[in-house]
Amino acid sequence: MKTSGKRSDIIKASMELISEQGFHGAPMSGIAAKAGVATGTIYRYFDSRNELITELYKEVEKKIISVIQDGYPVGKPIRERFVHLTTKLFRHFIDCPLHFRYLEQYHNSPYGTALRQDILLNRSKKPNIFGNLFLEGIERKVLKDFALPVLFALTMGPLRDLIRDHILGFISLDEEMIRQVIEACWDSIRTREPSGSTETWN
Amino acid sequence: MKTSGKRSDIIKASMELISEQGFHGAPMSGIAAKAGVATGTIYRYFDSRNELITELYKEVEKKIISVIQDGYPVGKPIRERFVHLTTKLFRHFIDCPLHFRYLEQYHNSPYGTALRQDILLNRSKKPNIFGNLFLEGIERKVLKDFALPVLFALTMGPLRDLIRDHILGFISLDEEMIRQVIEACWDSIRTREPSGSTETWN
Amino acid sequence: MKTSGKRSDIIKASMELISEQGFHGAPMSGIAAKAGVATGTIYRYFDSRNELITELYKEVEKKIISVIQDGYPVGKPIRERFVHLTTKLFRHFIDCPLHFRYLEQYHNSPYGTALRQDILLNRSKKPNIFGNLFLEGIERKVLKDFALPVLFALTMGPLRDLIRDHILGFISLDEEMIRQVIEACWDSIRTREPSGSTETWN
Amino acid sequence: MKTSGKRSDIIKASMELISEQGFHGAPMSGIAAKAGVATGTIYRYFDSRNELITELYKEVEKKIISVIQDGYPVGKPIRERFVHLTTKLFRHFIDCPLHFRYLEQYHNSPYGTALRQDILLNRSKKPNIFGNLFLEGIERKVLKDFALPVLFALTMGPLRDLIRDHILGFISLDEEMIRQVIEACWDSIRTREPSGSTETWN
DNA sequence: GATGAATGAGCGTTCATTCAT
DNA sequence: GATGAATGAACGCTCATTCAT
Repeated sequence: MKTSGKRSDIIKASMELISEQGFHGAPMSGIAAKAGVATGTIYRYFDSRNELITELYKEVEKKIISVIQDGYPVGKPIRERFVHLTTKLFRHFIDCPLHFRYLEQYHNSPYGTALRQDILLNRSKKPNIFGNLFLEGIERKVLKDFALPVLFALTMGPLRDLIRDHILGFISLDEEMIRQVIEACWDSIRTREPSGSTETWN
Repeated sequence: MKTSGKRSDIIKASMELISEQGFHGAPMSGIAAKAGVATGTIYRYFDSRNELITELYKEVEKKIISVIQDGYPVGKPIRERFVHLTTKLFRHFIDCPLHFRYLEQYHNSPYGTALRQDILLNRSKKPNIFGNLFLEGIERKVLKDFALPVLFALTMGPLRDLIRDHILGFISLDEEMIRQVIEACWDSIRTREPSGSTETWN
Repeated sequence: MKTSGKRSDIIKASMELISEQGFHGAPMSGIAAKAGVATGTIYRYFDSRNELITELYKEVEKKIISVIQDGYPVGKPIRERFVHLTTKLFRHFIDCPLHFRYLEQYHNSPYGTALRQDILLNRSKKPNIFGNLFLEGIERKVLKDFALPVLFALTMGPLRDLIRDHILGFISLDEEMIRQVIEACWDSIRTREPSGSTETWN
Repeated sequence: MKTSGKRSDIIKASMELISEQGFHGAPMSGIAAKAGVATGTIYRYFDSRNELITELYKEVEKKIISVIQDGYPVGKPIRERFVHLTTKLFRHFIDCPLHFRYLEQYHNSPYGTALRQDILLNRSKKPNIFGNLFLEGIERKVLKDFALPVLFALTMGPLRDLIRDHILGFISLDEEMIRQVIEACWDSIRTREPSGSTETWN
């Protein structure tokens, strides 16, 4: 393994504890105990609690980006690409519920605030695969001419709620349900096709 | 007034502090200071911090229910009732951003967890105006035959994201945008009408 | 008593512990234990350890100023005033060895550094009874025309060493010894009188 | 070189760090980093932090003794020897401000306490060049018949204060000022000569 | 009822010291 | 010899809760 075993033990323990108990159910001492190390050891790998939390976030985010980029059908119709991205996201979070719950914790915390400030002030210059897709869709008149945050909300909002319900056991997201939900989201953002057209064109 | 003036001072101060600073930016001493009472006084009205937080939640929830019930067009088409509910919700949260932010804090906290456990174990027996509407819609084939959590997600997910973006200043939700978004959500949950039909039938 | 009993208990415990064991022999928990209060209680009276330490310093300094000003023979010869100030200082520190040791601790610590920076940058605008006396003495040619820090050193340096030796038990400073030492210091700073003169003129 | 290169690297790094930042600005890890060795390595050369600090003290002290003994005018008048010793001391500390600051740190710390206990209990049997000079001076009636600590105080007290002021930048100790100060100290400890005598006799 | 001083467990963090490599 | 990762006790500080007034 490239990274130290202890470092990843700490990452793992943090992820589990924070995801399951929230930030304040995950004191450094608890993380250390769960990781099987001494408290002080954490500080060999992370400058502070803050940094540990940020690092965790970065790992989660990086993984997401890599997952949705994997097999991305460049050059194919907007709709196909949309289905790819959303399907991958669904599956990823179903496979890694801790990642999902961690993000939820993170975004609703002082940590997430700084992040949003950056986005708001346009300091964040990350390539945005979803955003680009939406912009292209609008231009080609495949998607409704909505502000980007609206298109995001119509897509990510349902996705998030459903993953949460799935993780909580309210529903069970199987392949068919995922397909239907994605179809429904598509319905909410696509333009009404002129008579006779089919959306598979795009 | 039925409730003591102090009690509502405490409620108000808690709401503001927690909404704006999060749970851990709202110590009992801070709430007391903001409410203009002694810390000990809070414990006359609430058994514990936990209870105060839960009480706050109930107040917020009660207000929401009253808002969406106000003027509810009983007996009118599903679609009209859907538009009523969602529009009211949008406006309510835009008018009361603290309520919205409080809910976000609450749901992502150990407090929210207990609540969800209750729902999961079916201990919660609240009248569910949205749920009933959805069930009726499904029965009449106006809405897609999805599990309720899916219909909730397709509606509430975008709503929540957009309110948040609005409060954060990412977008500005005006009446027209609200209308369009609700229309889009409706597109995602309604059945594809047979040719010639109009959705206003329902 | 005007000040809270607890506050002065904490002051007293801090003074004793810090004087006798140094700053790092006086953790907040130790001070609390010695004062007979809980750790958290200290923070009701002092914002931080830093502030407690600074406050202690101010108390010690204030007492010194009041002691040397008490009975100060304004308008009398330089020498008489010099003897007054130094004698009072000797007696004060002999009576309050904790004050003396506290000052020693304080001046040799990061806390003392800021203080000296202030003095260096002339931010400190305290009335300086010793400094004024020296300036007057130089002007009247009673004292050697030395820079003020030199006159201070020739006076305070021996004084400090002797008090320390006394407290440590190396010597026993009685009235006669104090008188002689002050005389010796005077010898080091006064001008050589012209033949026939006596220093008591000044 | 007799001592290992690493050992002296550690000594040097400790001296710099402790002198400039005080004991608690000089953790073992910081010393190791500055010395370019691993933390564990320090423990090959010194049993503990305590021992390192004591060792440093001994080195500083040894150097001082060697400096003041160098060129000591044995057999010359008391006054000449006194001037030699004090002048050397002034110059030494001006040249090696780190040594001076280290001593200040050391004496005002728990470490210095043990040392003074030793002296008090007469466990220390070091040859004392200053003490011997003073004793001889008293015997020959050149110096006032004061207890040794008093003569020390009258000499070392001003010296210490002035070196500190010089290092802090309050004054600038040039040769002329040093000469004058030493003269002033001499005035404070010498006997009043009988008429017609000159102090150069002694 | 209302107060706010007092409590002390618990937090994030540091660092002298040890020891397997 | 030398390394530096690991340890865990101890630190300064916070805050939900209690209770004498």
